[in-house]
Amino acid sequence: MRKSGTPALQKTAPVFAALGDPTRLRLVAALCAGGALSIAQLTAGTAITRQAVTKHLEVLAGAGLLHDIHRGRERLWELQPSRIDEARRSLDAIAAQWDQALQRLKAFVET
Amino acid sequence: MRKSGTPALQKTAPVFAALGDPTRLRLVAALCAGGALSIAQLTAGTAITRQAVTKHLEVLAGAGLLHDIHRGRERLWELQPSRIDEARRSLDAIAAQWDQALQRLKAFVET
DNA sequence: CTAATATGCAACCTGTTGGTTGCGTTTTTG
DNA sequence: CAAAAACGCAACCAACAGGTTGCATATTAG
Repeated sequence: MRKSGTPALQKTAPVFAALGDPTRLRLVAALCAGGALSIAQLTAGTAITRQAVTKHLEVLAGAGLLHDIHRGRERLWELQPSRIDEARRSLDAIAAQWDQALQRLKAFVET
Repeated sequence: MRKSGTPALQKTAPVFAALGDPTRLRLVAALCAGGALSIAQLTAGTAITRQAVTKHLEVLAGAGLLHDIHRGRERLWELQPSRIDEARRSLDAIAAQWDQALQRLKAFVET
């Protein structure tokens, strides 16, 4: 007997917001493929400034999707496993809710 | 043999952006549970204006997540099944990518 | 030590967002 | 028909987002 129906779903908004930008999505993709990369490396291909990239990285970190590691004069960024797994579950939860709605809609239409 | 690696992933940014707002997430949740609702109904609980709600609904519609139906003097909104399913698959794709990254990270750590 | 790397910090700028108010229009309801 | 309900449209606003430039700082390579 699900009490609330739409419980902690609200907390996922920041994660979606963080992923809701093409540049940020590219950074995430790069980190998925590249492991831990420095700001300079992540800036390499892009047409934007290093400072802009830094801002994006901090937005992603703010949503708990990344974390940084200082090594020498460079600052490496990598995916935050635990948080990512958590975000994934949120996405699944939403998808499940959507599936329910979908079924109801289809059942309604096909009647 | 996935040719690009991060292909149409970029196209999902608008969807994430649309979901990246608490108010919008609430609207989606309400429509998941309530089927087709009018603007007035969707505005009911919220502290914001009807016009504000309308804007949010149009943002969601712009991302292809909703669509509207005019009935009499009211305008009903409901989830867009096909698009939602599509969005779900995008989310799964990202999650899969993340899982890969996760495994690599874990394998690296546990060595 | 000195030059080159890799960043950090802060000010600044412009376009977008989330919201509002005010008023006109279309349907219903009595 | 007149009042009420449910909207649409447009102007306007403050705050925020995405980016940039300029300059200072910390590491590393020669």
